[in-house]
Amino acid sequence: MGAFYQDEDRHYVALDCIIFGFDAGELKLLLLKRKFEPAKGEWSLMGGFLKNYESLDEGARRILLQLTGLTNIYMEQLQSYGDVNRDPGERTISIAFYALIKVDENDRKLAEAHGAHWISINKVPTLIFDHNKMVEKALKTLRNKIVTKPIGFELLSEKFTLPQLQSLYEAINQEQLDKRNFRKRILETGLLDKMDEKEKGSSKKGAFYYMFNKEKYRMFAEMGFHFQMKVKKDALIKMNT
Amino acid sequence: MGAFYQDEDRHYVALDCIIFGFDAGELKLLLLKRKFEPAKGEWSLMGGFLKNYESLDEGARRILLQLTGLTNIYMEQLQSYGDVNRDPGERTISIAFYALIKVDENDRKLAEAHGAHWISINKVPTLIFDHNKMVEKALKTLRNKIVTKPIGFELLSEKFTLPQLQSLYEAINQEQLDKRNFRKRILETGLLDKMDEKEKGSSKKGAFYYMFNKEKYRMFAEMGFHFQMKVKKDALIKMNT
DNA sequence: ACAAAAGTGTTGTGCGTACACCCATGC
DNA sequence: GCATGGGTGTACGCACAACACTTTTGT
Repeated sequence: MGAFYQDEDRHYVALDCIIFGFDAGELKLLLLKRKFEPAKGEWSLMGGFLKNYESLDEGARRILLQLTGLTNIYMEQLQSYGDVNRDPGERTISIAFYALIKVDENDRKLAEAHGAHWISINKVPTLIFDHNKMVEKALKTLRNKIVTKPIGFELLSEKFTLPQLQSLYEAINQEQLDKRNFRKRILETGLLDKMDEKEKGSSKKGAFYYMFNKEKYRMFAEMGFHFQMKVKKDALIKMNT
Repeated sequence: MGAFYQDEDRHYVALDCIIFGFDAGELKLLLLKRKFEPAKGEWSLMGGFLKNYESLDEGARRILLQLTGLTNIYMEQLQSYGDVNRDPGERTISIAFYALIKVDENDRKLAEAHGAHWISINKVPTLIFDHNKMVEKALKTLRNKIVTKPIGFELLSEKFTLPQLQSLYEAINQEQLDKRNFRKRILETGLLDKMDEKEKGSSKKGAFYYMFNKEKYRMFAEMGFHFQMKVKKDALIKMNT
């Protein structure tokens, strides 16, 4: 350890988290009012500064923990943002992460104590700096990722019904899906275990609970098989004439 | 501008570039021997430190220019790496970029003057720090990206033949493709303009040159149509029994 | 004339899509 | 008994994969 690079510039590194949740049939973001200058009081992503003693992931998890009280959250690095003047205060690099949260299990009170609110993805206000750009990118990434990775379950409780799952896919992709085709496709993966129990909140008949079988998924993944839940047909470039 | 964040830590930010090229039917990387401590003399990606006055992209382009003499290179941000001890010298964040280069047009002498070498992707040596991890990730990302974005052309000269293009796809995906199906699929996009001229280096008959029509692609993209050149059939998780 | 690479069409089938009715239950 | 959401099967068409022979030309 030493002074190898002492002639080089050093930079503040912020970690900003785009936190997705799913509630009442809508995809939501956890946003808050910034509590310090500059831009105090404006809407913002949850963020903080990287410390010397922590890795990027550790830092992001620390920040998530502060806001939500949750550990063990699904989280991925999104992108780094480094325009020279992106932060009007001082030159700051931001490394953005996105996280998927089970809103039901979340301690809403803790979030609210931090001045955080769940806001529908369709009603995101103007955020500070380049945070709106980050949200856009995160949403795009989520939409792409959910096709090839079974991460939708991270947004639902451990037990969920197929109508709930379908409603999640519809909220993320902003389009209606055919019930029969959706069920067929998701069930033929063999990754969902049907429970005996029914959820009876939203219908008289009740819908059976299912659970995602992580073990099975890991097995298949190791064998080189991929999850796929394609939902909308891409409009492809084709000269048909 | 001021001292808003003065209690926070500041960090060295490195920019490391994974530079892909395509030559002699092989996908290659531009690698070099590190010229300063720590780890002087070991194989490494091209990198440098972010300056206060430049954005991340600008920094990455500056570094690419130094090594290759090229501007106007296709480049994308890959990922940031920030394990506390990833650099044994000092705590350094690295933001990795990958770039696609037309080797033919490149000034090889300049690259060699910097001690850089084109090395087949199948023969990448042990690199310093976490650079091998970066290469792995970049390769995966390239493989994914080339399916949905017409970026393969960035690795070929402006004029190229269909056998060359097919050979590129084969090199990236490490698998043989059917000539007829490949041609059919790539031509039916309507994005390739056939030239009158033939390339006669690698066969007696000669293969017609084509050019990628960027204008047409941009038009289609704006209209919401997507490029797709799927090449290998995914092994999907399915319970067939 | 022959070797070496370029170029060209057709057929079968598996997968995705479209679509309508019965079921269970609470009120 | 009726309203509400849950659950189920099939038929059609298209897009993808498999496959073999002819053409050109340099030597």
